[in-house]
Amino acid sequence: MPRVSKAEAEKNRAIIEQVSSRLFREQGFHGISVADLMGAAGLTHGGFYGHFESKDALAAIACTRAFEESEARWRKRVGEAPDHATALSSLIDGYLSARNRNNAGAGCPVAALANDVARESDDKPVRAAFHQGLEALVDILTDVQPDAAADARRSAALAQMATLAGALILSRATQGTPLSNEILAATRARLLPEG
Amino acid sequence: MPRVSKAEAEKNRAIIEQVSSRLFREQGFHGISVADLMGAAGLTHGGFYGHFESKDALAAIACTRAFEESEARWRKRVGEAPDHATALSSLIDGYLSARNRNNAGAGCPVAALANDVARESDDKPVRAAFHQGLEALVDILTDVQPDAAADARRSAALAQMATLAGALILSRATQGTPLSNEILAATRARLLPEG
DNA sequence: TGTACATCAGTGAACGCGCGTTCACTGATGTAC
DNA sequence: TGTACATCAGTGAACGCGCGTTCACTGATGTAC
Repeated sequence: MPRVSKAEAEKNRAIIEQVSSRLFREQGFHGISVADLMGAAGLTHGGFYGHFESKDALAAIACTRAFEESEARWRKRVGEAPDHATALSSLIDGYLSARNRNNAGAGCPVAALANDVARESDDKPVRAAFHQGLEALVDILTDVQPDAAADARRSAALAQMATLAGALILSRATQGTPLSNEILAATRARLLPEG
Repeated sequence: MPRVSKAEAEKNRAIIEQVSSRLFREQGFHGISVADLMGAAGLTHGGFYGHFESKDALAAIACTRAFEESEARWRKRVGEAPDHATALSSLIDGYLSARNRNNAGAGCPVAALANDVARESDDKPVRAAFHQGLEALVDILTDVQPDAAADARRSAALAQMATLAGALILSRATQGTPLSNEILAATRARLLPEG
């Protein structure tokens, strides 16, 4: 069983990262153990430190992966829209959906990880990963704002990002009650007054 | 040392609740241990189960306490304002301040606990406590909305609550970077276009 | 191309530690007379 | 009011358990000839 080929080892590493990216978003950095992450990747826990320096290091990598995933999805949506206004509506509609709320592991790391990241100390690598990922998503939102001065577009994008993440977090915290859907609908109405 | 008077035992219980309300907001429900909570209250861990059924039960109580504290602070602000518009501005300004961002333990439980609550299973008592507290804060926000139909005011309040909590959470996750202040300022500008 | 051997990816037991919870115990409090 | 005693708030050792991390080991992979 042991000593797998270099290609397979590389694949195993990718699987660990992918699985961790999902499970960290679902359960938090401290809500899932190294042994469980490895188990979900189909491996035993001992091999973990052959791939990663520490659990904290993997957290940063998994966070970056999650942002890359979101970024790609956002860019795809924007690319498929005929204009900026449609792109923005499409991003907002996708974000504030019950589907997104119910599947935190596949969703936006801003909503899934912000609270966890806020509690990590400044020297933890995941903080830098989160910051960089957040800037990338905000940049996409800035690009699809209505015409205005650059700083006004960025400011609008920042406030929208906060609103989107906040609404998703609150709807998850109240999942199973009518309030949960109410929050999504009210926020959609606020951000898309025309639709 | 042991067998303290009934009055003192009551006081000790209140101290445990108060200290837990702060420390849970700062570090999360799973970020602080029963022994540390009791230590912060000046007691040893063994006496915990004389006061509370379980750590989960205390979490719900501490969550309710935190909401009561916020609710009282909000109501005080509203009471001191000459009109609804001023009250709303005052709430938003207080919420989106660096002071509030830097002191999660004394701040809004919506921003501090939403992610934790979202990950608790449905049967955990803290979920009901959070839901009830959130409704109470939303009710206050609804009361100070500009004149409109009741459902429009509630909808606006829900979206504002999501925006406020989201902005605070994101500014905490990026604390120490310029982005953190930028988020607060941009969200303030969005919610208070006149100021 | 075939053989001998060094490498090293993955295994699973073990490390020290902290967790939530339980419990026998202590001795001041509170009560019955 | 004073005394005898039951109560019970708080202590600290102990419980079983899971955590992140380490390490001796295994045996297929990859390489040197």
